Amino acid sequence: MAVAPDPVDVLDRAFAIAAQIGGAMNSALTERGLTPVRAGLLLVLHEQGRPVVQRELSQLLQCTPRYVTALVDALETQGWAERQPHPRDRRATLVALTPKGVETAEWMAEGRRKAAHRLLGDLPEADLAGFLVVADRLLGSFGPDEVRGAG
Amino acid sequence: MAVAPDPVDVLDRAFAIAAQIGGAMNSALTERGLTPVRAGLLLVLHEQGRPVVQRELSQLLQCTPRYVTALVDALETQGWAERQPHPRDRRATLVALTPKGVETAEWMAEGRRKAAHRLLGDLPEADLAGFLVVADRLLGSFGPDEVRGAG
DNA sequence: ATACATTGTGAACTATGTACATGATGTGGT
DNA sequence: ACCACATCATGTACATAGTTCACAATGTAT
Repeated sequence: MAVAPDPVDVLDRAFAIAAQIGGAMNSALTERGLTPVRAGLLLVLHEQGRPVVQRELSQLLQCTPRYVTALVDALETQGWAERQPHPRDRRATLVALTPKGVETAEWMAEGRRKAAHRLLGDLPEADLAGFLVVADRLLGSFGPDEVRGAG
Repeated sequence: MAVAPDPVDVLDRAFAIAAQIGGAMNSALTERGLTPVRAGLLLVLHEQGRPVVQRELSQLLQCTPRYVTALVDALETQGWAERQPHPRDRRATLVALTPKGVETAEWMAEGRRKAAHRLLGDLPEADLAGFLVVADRLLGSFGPDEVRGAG
């Protein structure tokens, strides 16, 4: 009796799930006084594990250098990150996480890990591996470095 | 030799794919002079297949009635939609697609269909059906009516 | 020393979306 | 018919996300 599923429906559901997860993450972030983009900046800084120059952040976040200035202003005002002078280039500014910023970034990474396991943890490994192969082919990438999650 | 795949990686890829598709759609829309939200309004009007009152649009688009006014202003100025007086309620305003709007909405629907088939067309039907079951359980919905795609 | 490139930021702008107030209209009770 | 109240669209004002352009300060190569 099963009618053939429409790929359009499948894609719609995929987007709906992404939107729902994004919304849940968004709520959790808002409770901590973070917006999604600022949270992204925190995560990037945490991934790098070192102070990063604003110019480089603009490339990592795929936004304009000007907007990085605004983001860092906000993060600095609220105590998640701080500016440091670059030791050898007086034009550049290094951005580093504060202890509070590190703690929040780790809380986010943990939340992401939990969500992934809750959603996908019961799937057979073969299916996950297969998805990764197809996904990377679709993305035209050959490693996790080119992939930046969940805008 | 295959190492166990990390569900976090899988979730990251899923978001990355969603972002990539969204970006591609966005570029295509920008070329036609549309923003994503305005395109969404066009699609909703096309799905309904009839003139719709602005109040109802605000519910369909999950935004405030005031913003619908602004969106319809934009769509009307650029010739995709037009306002019509409601035949029985002189407070209300009906919004209808122009021929240009219908054509663009069909172009978008066709693009979505093509993308879905390109991405998912070679998967076995059983996998697609299985995904739909899980997806609907995750979304807490029991039909396509509650699902609105890819904003 | 001169020419050019790069970094971060001020100023101004667009797009998205909100809250509040208001005028015009519909609706239900008496 | 009249009054109270709800509803529809919109003007005004505002907040956030993110952009372009201009510019001063600094680095770099000739």
